[in-house]
Amino acid sequence: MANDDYKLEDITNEAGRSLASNFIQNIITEDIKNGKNDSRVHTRFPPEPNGYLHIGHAKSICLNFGLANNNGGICNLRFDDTNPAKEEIEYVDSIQEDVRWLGFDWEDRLYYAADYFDKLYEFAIDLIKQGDAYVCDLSPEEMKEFRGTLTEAGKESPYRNRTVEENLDLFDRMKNGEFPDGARVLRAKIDMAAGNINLRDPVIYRIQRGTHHRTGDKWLIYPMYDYAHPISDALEGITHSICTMEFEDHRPLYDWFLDKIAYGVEKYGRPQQIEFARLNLTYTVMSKRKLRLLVENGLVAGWDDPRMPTISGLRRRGYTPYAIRGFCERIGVAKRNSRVDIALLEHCIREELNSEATRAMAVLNPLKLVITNYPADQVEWLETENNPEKPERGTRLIPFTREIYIEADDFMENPVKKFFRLSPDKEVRLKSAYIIKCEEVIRDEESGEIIEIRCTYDPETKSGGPKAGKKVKGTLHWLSVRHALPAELRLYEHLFKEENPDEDEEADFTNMLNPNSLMILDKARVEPMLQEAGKEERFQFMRQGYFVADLESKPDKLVFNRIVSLRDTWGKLRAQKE
RNA sequence: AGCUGGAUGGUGUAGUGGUAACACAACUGACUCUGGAUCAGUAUUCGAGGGUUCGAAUCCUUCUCCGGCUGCCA
Repeated sequence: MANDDYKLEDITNEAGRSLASNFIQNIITEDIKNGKNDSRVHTRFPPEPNGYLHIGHAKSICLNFGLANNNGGICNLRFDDTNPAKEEIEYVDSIQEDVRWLGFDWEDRLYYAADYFDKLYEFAIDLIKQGDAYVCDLSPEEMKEFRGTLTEAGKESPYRNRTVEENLDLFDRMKNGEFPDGARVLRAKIDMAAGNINLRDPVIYRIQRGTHHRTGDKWLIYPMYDYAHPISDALEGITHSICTMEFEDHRPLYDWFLDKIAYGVEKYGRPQQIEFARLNLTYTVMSKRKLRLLVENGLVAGWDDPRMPTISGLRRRGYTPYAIRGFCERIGVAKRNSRVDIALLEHCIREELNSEATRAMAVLNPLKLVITNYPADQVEWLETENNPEKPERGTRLIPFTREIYIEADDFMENPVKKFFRLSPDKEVRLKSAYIIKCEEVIRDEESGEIIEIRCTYDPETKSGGPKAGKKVKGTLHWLSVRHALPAELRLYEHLFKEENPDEDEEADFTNMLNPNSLMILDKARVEPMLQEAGKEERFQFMRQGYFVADLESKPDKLVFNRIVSLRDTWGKLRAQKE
């Protein structure tokens, strides 16, 4: 697939705007109408560089960049790197790669919360001077105790009423490394009796030694998210600060800091935090913690294991940016928690690949078939369409000989009703070739296993030939034995066997892993054209599914990942019978 | 319990006082040299009660249910 953007207009109108409507767009429409922030729209995607991005992040990325794009605005990429203990440059790089791969461009607006450490520090001093912040010596345990509970008010810290001078002095000494990690913190002085626990004098600076990926060893104190985020937004001129629902309770704090800090509303405008529900998908987990556990315990091959819902995993699986963007468009945005059927994601890639992917013959479980009345040494190069959805993509030639492979599943000695494939005395068409009739079944003498099928063919029934119009029930894909190439095929299914692995948080979710999530077929054969398959090139293996050449695939060791199977009504029927 | 958010077909979203829509999924049927694709069709619904109104998914009210919040994480 040369260009992943070729159909972008499909989901947008003539003005290049998304047709999708959601409550955030409604807010923005209203804000523009009212001239809020001079009718600017400026969003940001603010990942913490402490892990790989997943499809849930893609939702946020599409939302933030999409909203900006659809409203004549811009979107920043900002790393929320206020905790040197957790953050790494490796993640900074992978995140940029993934956002770019998805098709979004932050131009020159790549920022880091660390860029604002100096300003954040100065604002903190202002807060102290205003009597809005104080240095607190309570230990973490004491602080927890003083915080109160969900139903009981907290108690004020005995350090709450220190003088401005003392606070200034102590904060300065915190910065200079005079105290050990965790010895003191700077807290906002708000309300220890607030029903919203986030307002009970939250910590805004902690002492934490550790080398920061951006600022090195310059700082010994680091700002907390709640403090750094609204100010970072404000300094970048963000107008709509979109985050997930769990930050809802933090919004009053977000607003409190903006109210207290003289960042210059007239210059930058005033950002507004808006929360939406994060994405959940059936048959998978989305929390970074759980994904990390899968990787670290070797339950998957890595962050880019094709079964992972990570962007890198989906990429290796063969998903396209277009399909992922289309998915994010279709799932919508709302505030209620929900779980999207992974079938919708699969639909998005099938739909794209149905119209785009070149068709190819591949036999997953080969069964030898000999056409007894076909000349032994003859090779016919038969013409077949590259993509029936796109006749302009032309045709190619595939070799036909006396000995071919068919799919083992396409033969049934005692066919059940509605089995339209090959069985004794039955006729079937070989795609782009001839109609054949099954005459004999050869078994292994010892095991009794079917090892070969013998058929005859009717030369007149060749595709395009005089009797080509003859009706038969089924059409099979096939491969000339002499020409077929061995290939390793990796068949993937859902990572979990449970629809909702998060349902019971007490349960060990690793027990719910689907034992069949990866099946490796090493006896598969593919048609000669696939020798040239480039990395990440996608194909439809006819009657089977969509496959992509894996990163590890080489001409002498072909490897394909199944992106998604074709819809399989026969499989469904068969499952019902059982 | 304190604060806070949510509830529209199986799933996800739209609808913002004027006969409830779109997508996916499911099921029928047609067509097919991919049991793919395509085409045609089917089903079920505004969490519950009360009120306002000529008219309510939309407004008011009571209730029920589900979620988030007690890191010096983000």
